[in-house]
Amino acid sequence: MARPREFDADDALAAAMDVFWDHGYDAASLRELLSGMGLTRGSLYKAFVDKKSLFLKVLDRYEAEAVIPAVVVLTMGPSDGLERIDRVFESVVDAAQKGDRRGCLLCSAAAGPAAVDEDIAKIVHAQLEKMRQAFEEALAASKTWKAADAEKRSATASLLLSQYVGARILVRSNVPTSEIKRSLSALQRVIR
Amino acid sequence: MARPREFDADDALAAAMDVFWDHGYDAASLRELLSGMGLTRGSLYKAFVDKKSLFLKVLDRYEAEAVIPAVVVLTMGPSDGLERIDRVFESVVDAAQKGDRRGCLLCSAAAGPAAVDEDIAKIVHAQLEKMRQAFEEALAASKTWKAADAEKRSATASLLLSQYVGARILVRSNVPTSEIKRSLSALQRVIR
DNA sequence: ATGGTTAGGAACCAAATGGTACAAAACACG
DNA sequence: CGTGTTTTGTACCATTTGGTTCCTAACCAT
Repeated sequence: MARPREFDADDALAAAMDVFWDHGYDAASLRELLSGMGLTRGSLYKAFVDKKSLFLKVLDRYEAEAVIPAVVVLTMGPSDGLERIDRVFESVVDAAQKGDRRGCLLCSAAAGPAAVDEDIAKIVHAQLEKMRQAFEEALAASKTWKAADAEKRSATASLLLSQYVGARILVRSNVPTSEIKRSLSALQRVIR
Repeated sequence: MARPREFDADDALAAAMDVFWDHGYDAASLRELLSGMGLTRGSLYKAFVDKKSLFLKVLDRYEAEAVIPAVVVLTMGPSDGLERIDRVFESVVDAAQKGDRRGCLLCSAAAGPAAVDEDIAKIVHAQLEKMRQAFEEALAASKTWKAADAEKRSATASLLLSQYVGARILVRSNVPTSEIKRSLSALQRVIR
């Protein structure tokens, strides 16, 4: 056929994800992306069309890498749904405590480009909705919320989602981990 | 003495605030700021030093215009603290329902430049802390939380703060108002 | 080996970025 | 009426932005 790629597309996407994750969509410059991915312009544009398309693909990758695992914990974790929820929020605190201050690519996208770009917003909303549904399933698998009517459960799931977003934004803005931790302990208490 | 200013510094700051509020710190270009403020480069740089300094002053103005009023409601509103909290979150929903999708300048700053710039982070954290303290005072003025020990109240205040941030970020990302509303009704329920 | 096809890489691009220099203009005060 | 002082506006600046062009290199199938 023709000349084969010299790079692995998914490795490149992973590297791009790191750059976007660190800097955010707007602040991630093409140069940073290129050096991070180890590509030259030619290859980048041939393989990924342009910056925005690259970001959309990165968002898809983020879903697979970060969102789905959280969804899995929430839907197939410990038998008690509330404990699944604890797990997810604990992992947020753990990351912060280990010095990972990047927060959540999805949440940052929600705060940034999703407000301006429809295509990005669409993907962001879809992933947020997956998270919300997963929270809802976890609630449905808990003693406390099993009996509650669907509307209340769904509303509480929305609450958990915006709590998740808020916490990860605050982590990224370098609010002390201790405070994040305390807010999540309050969350645990309050939904039981 | 010398030639007097042809513009009112606070009006200009108000206009700058609007531009930053709409676009965010990074995405607000000097051009947009200039036309929004009705100034030319010379005046802008003479009066406000540079873009970042301007933003810092805008953040101060935002505190006076948006943060303090919320703090006032939380600390001096209705006699029942929980009702004060309701008021604050209701105003978030109201704004969204009226089509104001800009969210909260402070929250957007937390999600964006505060992660990168120390000076911005400092101001952002100070304002977030004011909000947190105000939430705490409101809790202290409620029947439900008056008796709780200080640590729990403080943790719950942190919870309310990150809930506030999360909700306003989601508003900005164009999540349907109905879902914001439901999450806040769940919040009301859960802290009572 | 060769021709068709695609990847890679460098040079290049216009536009936009935040910021500066400096002359002209407008005032206050003597 | 100057004169000193500050503001204004414009022209300009280097740098960076995302993106394109186009030539060469590398491969596969024949």
